[in-house]
Amino acid sequence: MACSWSGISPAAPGETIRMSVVVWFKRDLRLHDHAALAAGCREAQREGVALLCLYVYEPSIIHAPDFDACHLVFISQCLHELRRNLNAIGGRLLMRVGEMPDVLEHLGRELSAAGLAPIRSLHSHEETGNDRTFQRDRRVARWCAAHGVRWSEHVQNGVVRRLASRDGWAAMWDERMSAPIIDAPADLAAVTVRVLDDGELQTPEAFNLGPGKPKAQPGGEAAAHRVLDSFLETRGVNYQRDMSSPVEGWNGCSRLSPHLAYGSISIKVAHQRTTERQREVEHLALRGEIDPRWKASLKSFQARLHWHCHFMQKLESEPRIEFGNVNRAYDGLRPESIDDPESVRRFEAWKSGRTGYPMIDACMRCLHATGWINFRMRAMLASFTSYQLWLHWPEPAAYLARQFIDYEPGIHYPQFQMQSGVTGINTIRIYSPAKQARDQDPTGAFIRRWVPQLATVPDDYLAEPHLMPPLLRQMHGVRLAEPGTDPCELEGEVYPWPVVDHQAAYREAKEQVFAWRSRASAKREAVQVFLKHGSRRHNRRG
DNA sequence: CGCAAATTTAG
DNA sequence: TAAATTTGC
Repeated sequence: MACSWSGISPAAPGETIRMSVVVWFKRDLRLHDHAALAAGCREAQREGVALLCLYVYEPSIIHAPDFDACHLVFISQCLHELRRNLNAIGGRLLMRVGEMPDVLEHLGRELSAAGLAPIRSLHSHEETGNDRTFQRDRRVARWCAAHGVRWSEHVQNGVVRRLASRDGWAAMWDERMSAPIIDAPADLAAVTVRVLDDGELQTPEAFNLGPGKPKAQPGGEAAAHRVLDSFLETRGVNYQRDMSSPVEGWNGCSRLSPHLAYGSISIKVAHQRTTERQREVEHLALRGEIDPRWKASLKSFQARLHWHCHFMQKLESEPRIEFGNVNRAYDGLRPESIDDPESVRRFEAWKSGRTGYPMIDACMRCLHATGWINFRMRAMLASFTSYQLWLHWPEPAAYLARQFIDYEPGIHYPQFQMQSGVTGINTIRIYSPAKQARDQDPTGAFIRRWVPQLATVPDDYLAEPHLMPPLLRQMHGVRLAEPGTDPCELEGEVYPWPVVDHQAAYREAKEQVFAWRSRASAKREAVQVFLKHGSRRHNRRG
């Protein structure tokens, strides 16, 4: 097969048009186990046409309220490596900036200017994104229909399109996860076009986004495999215990989440590699040659890979979860928008890590710097803004989406709603920040690291420094703000007074939520919510 | 009926 | 959120 494509010209009358195949990378920034790429390669080789690998930086998605510079940095790191890996096998990666339909339109012109044939098909993965990507996909579908381009969307995880019922979903997940791993393409030289412009990797500045995070986890397919390997070989031994702790979790959690979110590794590969390791562990355990904690830890990790798709399925099946309560009977429980001065004061304090609750503030400041915190602490942050601060979830959820480097829309919104008690099918959990501090950070290492204003507070008072008698504060050089001071007006060394009183807010929130929960409409609606989204793995109802 | 407003839906 | 569909006058 010819390596140069300059010989292919637009079809003469009566001749079949030989057109190009586009593989559109979205949240699947890898070469291994990539169904869309494999299908695109197969088609290009079979038909003897060009293969174009494409990534598009889309301003309308980048400027959405849930998007942050840290996401863009991670994406560009993945693309940097993807481009290198494609180059190594004779392929290339085209990068463009613009709205997808415009880019396709322009790409068509680029192809024709180079004397090449137009686009005949588009391959991508099935995406469960936010509303912006959903609407974008609809526009792309319309564009494809209007231009006679066939768009194939390929399955890449356990999320099922047009799912009729949750019954049997778990079995479908198992089946998908045990499908064969798809090899990375070996040689793309024969189907690669060289005349088009590569385009460039983008930085946050190009979109006026401000800098990424100083201690962000790095992206890329190699990094993803290193992280998985080290977790399965060594780091994961205490997973079951470490995952609750913001300190131990840093190393003891898998840290695969941003890679799963941007697809620098597939969940199927993660699952199958874990299964292999489980077999190995079983084997070694017979001879007493392995730490017995591995067994439960790996099982626990597998369960979380399952839950990953379980939550994404909720948003896939009911996209309005991004905007409104899953259980409509809870509409009006909290004020719809954060506009009164007291709510604004609370929201600002929470966002900036200045609530006066050390564990909340340490977690938020850790997120500001790293983009990661363990699951339990995320639940605590969502619970605190919902119950103690009594703020409706959408704006806080968008804020945390920007702080999480591993932001996955399908997990984020259902989780956040669950933590704010508006699903009706889950137990109400109101975390006490002081109890979490004492349980999860008994030495105070985490709080002292992220809240230096409290570095000199004695252990006994670290969870609730406002309880320190003034004399003791003076002795230890701890500067606390006076009650009622706006936390956002404080100088750097002064730690805020609690923005709300935990006990009073806790009592009030609990009373409110249970009052709404006992309403007949909430119960009736909850049954429907369970039928649509509830897990069928345990305690099947009815 | 025709139209606008309100409500529901959708990968 | 935007588009499609139903409701209300």
